[in-house]
Amino acid sequence: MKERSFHLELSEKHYSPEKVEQAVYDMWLRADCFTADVSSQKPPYSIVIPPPNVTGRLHMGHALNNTLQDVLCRYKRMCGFDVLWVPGTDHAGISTQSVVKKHLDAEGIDYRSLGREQVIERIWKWKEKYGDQILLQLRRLGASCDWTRTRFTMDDGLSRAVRTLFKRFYDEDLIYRGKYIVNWCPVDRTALSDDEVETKDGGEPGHLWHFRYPFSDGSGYVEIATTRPETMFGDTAIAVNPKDERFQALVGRSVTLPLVGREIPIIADDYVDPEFGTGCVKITPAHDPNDFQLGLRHNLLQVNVMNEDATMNDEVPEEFRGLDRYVARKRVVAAMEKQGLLVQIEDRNIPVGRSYRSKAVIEYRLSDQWFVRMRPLAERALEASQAGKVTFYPERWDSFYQSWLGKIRDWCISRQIWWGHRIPAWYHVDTGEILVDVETPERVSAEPEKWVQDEDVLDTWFSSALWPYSTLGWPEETPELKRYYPTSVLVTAKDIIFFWVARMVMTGLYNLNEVPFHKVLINSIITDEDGETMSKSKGNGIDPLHVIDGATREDLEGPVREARPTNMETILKRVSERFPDGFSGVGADAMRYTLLTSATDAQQVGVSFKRFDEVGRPLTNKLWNASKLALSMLEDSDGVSPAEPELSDRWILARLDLCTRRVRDAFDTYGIHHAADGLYHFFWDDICDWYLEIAKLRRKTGTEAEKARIALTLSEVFLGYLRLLHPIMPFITEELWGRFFDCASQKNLFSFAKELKDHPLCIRAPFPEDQRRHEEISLEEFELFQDIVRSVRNMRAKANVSFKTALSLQLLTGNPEVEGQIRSMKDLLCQMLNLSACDFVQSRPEGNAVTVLPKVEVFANLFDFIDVEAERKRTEGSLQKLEKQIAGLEQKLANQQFVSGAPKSVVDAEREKLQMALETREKLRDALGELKSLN
RNA sequence: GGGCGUUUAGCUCAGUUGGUAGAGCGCCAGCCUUACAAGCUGGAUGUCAGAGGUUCAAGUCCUCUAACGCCCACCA
Repeated sequence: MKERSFHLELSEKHYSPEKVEQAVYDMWLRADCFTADVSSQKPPYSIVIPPPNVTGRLHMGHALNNTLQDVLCRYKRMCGFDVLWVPGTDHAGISTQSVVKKHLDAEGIDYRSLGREQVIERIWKWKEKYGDQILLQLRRLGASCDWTRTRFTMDDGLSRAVRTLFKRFYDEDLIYRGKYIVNWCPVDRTALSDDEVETKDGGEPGHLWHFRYPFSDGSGYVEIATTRPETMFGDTAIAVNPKDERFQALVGRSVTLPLVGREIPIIADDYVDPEFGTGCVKITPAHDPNDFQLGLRHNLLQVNVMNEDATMNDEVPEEFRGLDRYVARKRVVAAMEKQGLLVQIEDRNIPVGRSYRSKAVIEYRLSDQWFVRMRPLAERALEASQAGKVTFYPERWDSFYQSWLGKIRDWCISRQIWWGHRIPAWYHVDTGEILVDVETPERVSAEPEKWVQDEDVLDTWFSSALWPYSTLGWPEETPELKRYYPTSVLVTAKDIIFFWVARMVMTGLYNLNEVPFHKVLINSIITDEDGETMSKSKGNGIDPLHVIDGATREDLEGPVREARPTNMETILKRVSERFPDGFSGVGADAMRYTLLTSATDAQQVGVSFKRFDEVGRPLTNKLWNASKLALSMLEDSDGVSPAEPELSDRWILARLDLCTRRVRDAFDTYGIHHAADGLYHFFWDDICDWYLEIAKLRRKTGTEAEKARIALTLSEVFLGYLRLLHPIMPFITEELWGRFFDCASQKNLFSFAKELKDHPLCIRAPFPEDQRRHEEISLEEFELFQDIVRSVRNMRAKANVSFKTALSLQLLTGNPEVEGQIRSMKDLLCQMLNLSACDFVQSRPEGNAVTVLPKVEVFANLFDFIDVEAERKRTEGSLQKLEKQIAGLEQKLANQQFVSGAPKSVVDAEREKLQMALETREKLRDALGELKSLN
């Protein structure tokens, strides 16, 4: 398929991404650029996207994460791989259910009254309508996913995969059901795994209440301390440390639980810390995980005193029933005080667990849950990791991951919600027999009234754990599974290494005997410019679409107003000061470049609108303008056979090869910011500042053959550079590629690269190879030219003589080879520096401004304009610096240990340096002498 | 309590196997030089957090210390 439409006119002075990006992406889709070919002869390369929540909106973390994947995919595609990047979304159980619940609330409908079936139906409708939003947003980034293979964790195939694994686990006793104390979110009314609970460092302000519990025989009291008085109704023992001499006599006696009247024993257990509180602990097995374990050891009663919503249940005395846990807490304290059983209240920070989702303080609750036995699975994962089968980039995450695997605990996988994969277990209503199967068992279908299916659904991460192969068709043995599993690399964030990465490795090994990926690239966390993580509640998030498309001031203020942070007014003021007229969009290319160049190995990276504006935007604009110039030069070339390459041509092509090498190396080792950095400097410093400047001069005065030579070089440089840059900036490079390619074809400027085929760049242009031209030519020769140019510019600036005044230059070098080299650049020097003369001399001429370069002394007739005193000071300064260097070098070379200990090459290099420094010193002394003689 | 990260120019950060420090922004000076003023040219700027060690040689490797940040664990 061929397309020849360009989207931005060459007369445009500035690059306008909005006129290009959308159109280019549509072109890619029409040309079917991103669809993998399972029957291809090319080697496969595959990545599965970390599936965003269906409820999600694109944020900066996604932008970085997906840009990295896109860079790798585009790079590999250009390198000749059959690339499959699987996109998709996660059903995100609790999140999605609560989004839809909110909609229902708004309609005044209680979701419970609708019932399970209807709620699920509503959620599916919502999903069909809004669930693709985030995938559409990914296209704006340029993501080259294979959209024909978009998956959703609750698709039929993926759901079947989930049930299949559940059954396998169950049959092999890796899944079990048990009464257990779990983290319970009273808002979402569901169990949470340990990983879903977050605890603030240092705890939160609370109290430690000291109570007296009277001995049953009326002989006195035991004093206990608790942070949670409302749980005392569930106390079934008092525990002391067996070694604690104070209390040894108490063990075996009993106390009467106040307010309740139950008699409970005093027992001894090592768990109790004699130093803390009073040394006596009330034990509440149904409401504390430690107490639960202790209760099992001592066969204690488990008394649950709360309902699902953390109100007090009927186990408690009547006056407390139905009260919220915090109301109950106050009443309990008051009641204890009234009975004279309250001793004191200590203020103290206490650890408080909160749901990572609802932020509600979690409750510990005793209930029937399903668990995965993690140890055997983790052991295999750990072995694979230690054998180097899974390695992280940066590698520090290896040990982080391994240490977690080492201390893993069983995983509670049941969730008491409706949206998700329903647990494929059926219970017989009379016998309690349990059937687990992939599809509804026949015995259940035969006697439906005798069986009930488990009401719970699986933790969302259970289905995510299968993602790298369920998306490829597992448990069916599809061609895709065979070809693309294991995937090539996983790109994700460090905060889901446990939730997701580890579990994928475990189930992958279990189901397919092979890790799902050998490499895991952990990308940095994006923060705002103050280093704060971006979040809705802080209102400091930057919407990637605002960066791409631009935003009005109101758009920018929106998230802040919504979050209502305490310093809202300050932030709003800052917004209106910085962006009185809003933010003008920089396009996806500029955003991608900014993110990639910022995202180094550091754990976090700060971004801001300003940064996108200052880092990415200028580069796209410069690329646009340089391309315009280059294209006009290609147009100018007139079919004559080109002149032989001169120094500047050989130099820029050598630099292109060096850049190619660096970029390939960076992509291959996931050091993508190095690639971004190298591409920036090659383009700006080498192409724009030197080659194009030279080409402009040559165009003015050069012959037709010389112009043709420049066009040829430019054609190669740009057609190479655009390909190198494409993985990072796909849109603008695609747009320009078409223009350069067409132009080069017309002008027959392809002698260097027969392999270039056509548009679109993203699938038809191979990634450049390093042709090692840097090994064939001496880069130093051109650097000498650059040094001379800079030195003259510098002298001009010092003398405050404008470019318009022509200068006469005299050069002194004792080296005939150097003189020859400079002669060949002479006319270029004259043009570039506006010289009326450029001659060689045999001895230093008096009365000139001078710059001492290592290979040559440059004299310019600027003496009359020079501030002699300032020049003298400057020369003295450099001389001093040089003296210091010489002293250092001499000392080093006098050191016998250095001369014999260091490699010869290093010693020789130091000798050469010293030699050069000594020569330069002489020249500087001469120059200084002349300056001084004037005073 | 355990683990990890960071500390380099005014700011944000590079610095790839040890060989005397770099970029962008900002700042100062001069330029509308026919691709780009969203630009060009030139300039100033550092006890590489501190202390010790290994080495001929340390921003880089080792030990300790400090400040900041993150993660895990939790004594009721």
